[in-house]
Amino acid sequence: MYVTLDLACDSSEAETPEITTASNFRLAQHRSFRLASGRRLFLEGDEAENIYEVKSGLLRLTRVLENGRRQVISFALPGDFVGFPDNGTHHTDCDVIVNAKIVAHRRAALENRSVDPELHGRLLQAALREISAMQDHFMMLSCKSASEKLASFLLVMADRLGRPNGRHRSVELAMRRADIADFLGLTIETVSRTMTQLRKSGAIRLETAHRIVVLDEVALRAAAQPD
Amino acid sequence: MYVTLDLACDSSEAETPEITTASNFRLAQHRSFRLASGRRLFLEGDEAENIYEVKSGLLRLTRVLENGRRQVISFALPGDFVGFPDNGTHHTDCDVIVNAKIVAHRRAALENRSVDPELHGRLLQAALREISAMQDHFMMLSCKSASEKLASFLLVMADRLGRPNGRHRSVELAMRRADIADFLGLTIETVSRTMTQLRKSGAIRLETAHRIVVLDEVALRAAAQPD
DNA sequence: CGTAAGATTGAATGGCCTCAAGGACAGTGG
DNA sequence: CCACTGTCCTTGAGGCCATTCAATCTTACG
Repeated sequence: MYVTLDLACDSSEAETPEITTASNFRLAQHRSFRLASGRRLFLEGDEAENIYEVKSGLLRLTRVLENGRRQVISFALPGDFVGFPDNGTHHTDCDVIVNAKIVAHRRAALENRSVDPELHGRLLQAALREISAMQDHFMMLSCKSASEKLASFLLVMADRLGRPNGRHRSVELAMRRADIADFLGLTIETVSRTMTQLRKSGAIRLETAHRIVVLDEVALRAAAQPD
Repeated sequence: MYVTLDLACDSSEAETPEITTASNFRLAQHRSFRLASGRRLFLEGDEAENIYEVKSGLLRLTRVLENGRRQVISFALPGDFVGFPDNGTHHTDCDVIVNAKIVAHRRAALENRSVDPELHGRLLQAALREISAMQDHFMMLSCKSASEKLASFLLVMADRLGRPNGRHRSVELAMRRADIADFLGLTIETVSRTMTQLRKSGAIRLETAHRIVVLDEVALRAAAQPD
């Protein structure tokens, strides 16, 4: 049914198996590699052989409905884990948006503590954090208006990967408008319109379509809150 | 800030500590009790001392936004676990809708495998199933119309707690319309209107406002699918 | 029987979507 | 260097679905 990509093959263009951490002696369950923008890490339905730790870059987790309607479940940033299985299979597609450095951990590390107790603990905490983050996302999806959604999204992204830019902070939103729309449960047109609305209000500035400068964080926070 | 309810005190009206499973000898980390409809199991922000296993009844997990807008994260049925912590605290409110029999497990059983390896594994699988179930819920919330949402909901509930009723299956939806609405990201009015719409189409019948008979499962399935 | 809470139904508004066109930008080849 | 092309983003106009506001009906229970 589904084609499971072979890691060794898939990362052919930039394979750099960096087994660097001195603390890890079990080579077989710790594989680092790079994956270029546009490549796919796994598909919904794939057998979950690994859980992946994002070291750099940006990944996107999506699910599609039969008719093509799509939901972006989450964006994975450095420090995040992706690929938590259920019944041994992946339940989302995972694509690379920005060239990523990824560490593959064997699934057994999650299910069997003895493989690597320290990693097992980290995976467990990551899974619990994931549950909590998804609950936040629920509030976003069904309790907030379009402008509240986008403002909240910009704040979270600015917080997680914003960088100083003059007296302000700017954030590179590498994903497409369509990704943001499907993440927030909106259309690209509404995302675009809301973005200009926030721009015209003076809360943000768009250096490019993807580089956003937060001019007035207070105003942005106000826009993110109900009322 | 938050008032943490004392279990021993809270279940005063029907406390029945049933330590029944022969396989479990560590009394301290296995406490069974009953909790009546309307009672609260824990609140958002409470320190997560326990994880709870639902043996019977119906629980509701909710989160509220500052201004009062509410989201029902999930309904917990027998066999479900509730109260997965993040950073050691609960991130939802948990209320009893139908008198419930509950088993409290110490949080340590989740974080420390050695406490009870068998339970640890079950908790882990439950957490992974939870992540997957929440992803389903995402699709529901942002990809489906009101009638698709309600039809999907009825199918899931009929599947999980439906009982034979003549030639059909009926299901007791003990929760209020407001709960269903906040679960699906709709208003009570829309839930009500959509319910009558499904009734008039012949897909379901309402014995009472809460007891639904699935007359035409094929039609209900069709209504749940996009297109 | 009376009251209150919940559920249903109706009418009108509005926020977001759909459909459609135009603009910005990068890559390509002449 | 500059059309050419494709992809993505923005903007506009109109329509629809779900909401809001409000009234009525039903149910539970003292």
